[in-house]
Amino acid sequence: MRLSSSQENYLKAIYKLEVGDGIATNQSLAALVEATPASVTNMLRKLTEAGWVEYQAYQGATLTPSGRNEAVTLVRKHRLWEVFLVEKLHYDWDAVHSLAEELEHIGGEELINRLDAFLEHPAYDPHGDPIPNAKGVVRIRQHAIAASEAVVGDRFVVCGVKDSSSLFLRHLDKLSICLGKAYTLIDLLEFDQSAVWTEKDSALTSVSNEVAKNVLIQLTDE
Amino acid sequence: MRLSSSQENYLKAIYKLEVGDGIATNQSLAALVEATPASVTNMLRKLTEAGWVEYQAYQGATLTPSGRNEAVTLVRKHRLWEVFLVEKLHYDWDAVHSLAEELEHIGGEELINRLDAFLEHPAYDPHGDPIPNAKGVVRIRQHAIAASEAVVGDRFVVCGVKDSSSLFLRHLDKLSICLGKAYTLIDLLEFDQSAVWTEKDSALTSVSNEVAKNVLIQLTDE
DNA sequence: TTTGGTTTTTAGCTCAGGCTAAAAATTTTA
DNA sequence: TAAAATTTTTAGCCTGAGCTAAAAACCAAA
Repeated sequence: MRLSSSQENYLKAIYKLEVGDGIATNQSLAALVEATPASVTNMLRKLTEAGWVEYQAYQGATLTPSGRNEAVTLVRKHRLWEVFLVEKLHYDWDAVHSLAEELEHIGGEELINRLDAFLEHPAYDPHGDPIPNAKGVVRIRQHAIAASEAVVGDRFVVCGVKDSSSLFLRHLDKLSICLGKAYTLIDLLEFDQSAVWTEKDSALTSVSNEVAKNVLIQLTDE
Repeated sequence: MRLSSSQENYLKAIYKLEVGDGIATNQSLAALVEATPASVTNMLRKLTEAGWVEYQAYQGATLTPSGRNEAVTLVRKHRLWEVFLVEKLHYDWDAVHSLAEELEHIGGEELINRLDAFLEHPAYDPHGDPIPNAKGVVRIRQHAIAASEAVVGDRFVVCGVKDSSSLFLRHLDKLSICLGKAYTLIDLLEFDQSAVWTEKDSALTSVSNEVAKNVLIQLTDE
């Protein structure tokens, strides 16, 4: 049985919650899919009947294996389309989310595997999030920590973001922080916990703690 | 006001009929959008109210300028996605129609213009149909005639098809007829009106009249 | 011009997926 | 543990887009 776009969005939302906090309550789902809790109850009943979701009244929802499979495929589709939009169509990284959200509902395995091959099997999307492979295996990003965890003297490479809202991404653009760039943390200002990063021992970037908390880095050898 | 996928399909169908036979009757529309005439009546009323269509009961439908604009954009989107699927994702030309039908409803001008640029502004889709430009101008295919019009001795290049059903396209594949190939018509068999084509004065292809009627060609200099 | 056939419209129904408002269940707090 | 607050569910309604069956309009031929 084929899922509607709307149903797919619910599966994706449950998946996100499972991966994150753990529990997909009715209300958190409502927020994610932008509907009322009443509508969520309704949809969860249908998805349960169809075998995508395990759900008992007042108990929250979990995905069945096939539901999880479906959700991972959606994440895969979403992230591959984002790569396409940024790499091939030269969209800014803050502008691709909503388009990918539309594209992810198109076609099936065939299309997405061809897209994957065309893009040469990218491992990460433009925000540094890992792209599940064709078998649904999500490669975990190794050793990634928030930039706010770094201490003076650390060398690191920016490898992702926790917040991929347009607002935050455009802010990073203004600081010319982007994925793959290498920095050394040369100072941590006690007053407001802001950090000073150097790039190639020359350009300085001043990073507020609020920003650092949402930037993911990998420490590199001294 | 944004159009739904369904509404877009109606506009495209009316456009097709206008370009072809001329008159978009309720019944012919029903066939094209795969709905009943009753549903068509219903939708035409809505599209008329919204200013996309001119329509009076029992009189058939015509597009308003903005409706036509919308329809041409859809054709553009459809054909550009077909080019993408064939050129970049290496789909066979007989397998792209239904995917393009889904993709054509995604995003707006921005996306399609970027796709157009990425594909380097192709003039024709994989079936040889012309792709309207960003201003909605449809470049007419010059001098194209049906292959069944050719006479013995004519040299020509295959430039399009009238029938782009999977069945027909796969049949052409079997005859290894594809767009851009040059032939000379060396014989016309009176018995069943089938034709014999040579390619580069060596390989022979036998083409039934039924096929020839659906292959578009351009005559070339002797 | 009247009769019959075709096409279109109307009327009323269905289904998916939303919504609100109120009721019920659960959890928290006093 | 009882009251208050929160969350979830139920009930009933709406909209878009389709459907069928029957009525109405139109066209054509006798």
